[in-house]
Amino acid sequence: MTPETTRKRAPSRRSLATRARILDAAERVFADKGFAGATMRDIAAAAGTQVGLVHHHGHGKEDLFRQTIARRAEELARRRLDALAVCKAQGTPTLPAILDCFFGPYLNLAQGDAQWLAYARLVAHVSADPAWRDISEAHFDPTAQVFIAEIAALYPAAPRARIAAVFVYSVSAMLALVTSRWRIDALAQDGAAGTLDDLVAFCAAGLGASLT
Amino acid sequence: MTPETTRKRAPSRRSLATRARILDAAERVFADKGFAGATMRDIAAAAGTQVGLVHHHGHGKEDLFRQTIARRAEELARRRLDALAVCKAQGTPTLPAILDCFFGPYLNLAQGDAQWLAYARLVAHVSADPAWRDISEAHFDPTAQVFIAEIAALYPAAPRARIAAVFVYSVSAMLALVTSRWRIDALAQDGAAGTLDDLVAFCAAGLGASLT
DNA sequence: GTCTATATGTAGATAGAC
DNA sequence: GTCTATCTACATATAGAC
Repeated sequence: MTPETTRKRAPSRRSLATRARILDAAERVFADKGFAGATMRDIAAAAGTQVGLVHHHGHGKEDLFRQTIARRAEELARRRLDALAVCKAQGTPTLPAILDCFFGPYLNLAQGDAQWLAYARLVAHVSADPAWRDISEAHFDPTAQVFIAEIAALYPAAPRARIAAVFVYSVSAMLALVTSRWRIDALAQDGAAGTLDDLVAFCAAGLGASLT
Repeated sequence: MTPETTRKRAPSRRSLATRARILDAAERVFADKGFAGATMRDIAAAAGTQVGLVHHHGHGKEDLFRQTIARRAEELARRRLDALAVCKAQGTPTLPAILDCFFGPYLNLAQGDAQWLAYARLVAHVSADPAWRDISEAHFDPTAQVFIAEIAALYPAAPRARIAAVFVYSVSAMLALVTSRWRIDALAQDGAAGTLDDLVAFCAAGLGASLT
């Protein structure tokens, strides 16, 4: 074990906690205000620390933003791919089952944990902004390609470009369920709406009709 | 005609052109960078004028933003409602026909004119951000309610909240077609995709399956 | 690692000459 | 209405004491 490794693996407990608090705060603030709208001071206040510390741990605003995305991206991708693997172990998965494997981890994590909900909204920001295209390509597109390939296997005659288009429609609906519940509620006027099952039914029918 | 009215109705030709240029520039810059990411200096540069003039005509950054939305909102709403009226004149409209009346004006205007395309992307920003909830309520929700009511008439047994949810999914897919073509292209790898007909087929099938 | 103080740039907004 | 110059506030970022 080299000295460098030792130093990296044994930071004080306090520093770990502070760094995590800063990343949590950044996640929430970036989710709320977007990258440009958020300030390092907002994040410092949300984390209960000083601005200098946010710079120190974040290595600048943009780097901090990328860290918040990267921190959870792998786990989300793994959960999606694990769910798909479980499905496939039971035979050829149906279209709704495939969509459920993609939507389910995202929505269930967002529903169960406030910090994951912030991350889910952050993902929506990145997905909508071509300025973060490289982040989408690095963290989200590989998993999306796996699911697109799975759908393509069910509809061998459908052109790849059309599958990609309707997949993006489906993803945007998934993101809307997390980011636009306020709008759904405003338009619904009464009663709750917007569930994973609703979304899967909507997208499965749409995809099926578009690809056959 | 009062003197005040006369003064308001007879500004110099130059001032009209400048004001329009500023609004056009604001539309493009806000669409590109969002509200927080855009600066008055960006807008002045895009308009080929001075920062002071942007403030003068825009009455502050937020007011300028609201003006860019308000300027075209009425025309977009009118085109949608006119299309729906034409449909209804020919008998009870089908679900795809209703969706086409809502999506068509938005997508066709965006496709035919660079300035309308900027507006379409601006609409996507507002629709995604609860901070602009009041703008959505003032400019977009009334038209949305008309179309939701039209869909509800086709599916009398479906709960209103569910119709609102799937309508928001559909709108988010429509917005994605304008804002996320880069993502569709990246995932498609080859060939073009994403047309109004695709979108209508996708959403009509999804809505139909969710509401019966 | 933590915190204070500060450097440096740039934001929105305004005043006043023309 | 137009344009120059400027005010004030706050942004990111860093330096240095502890």
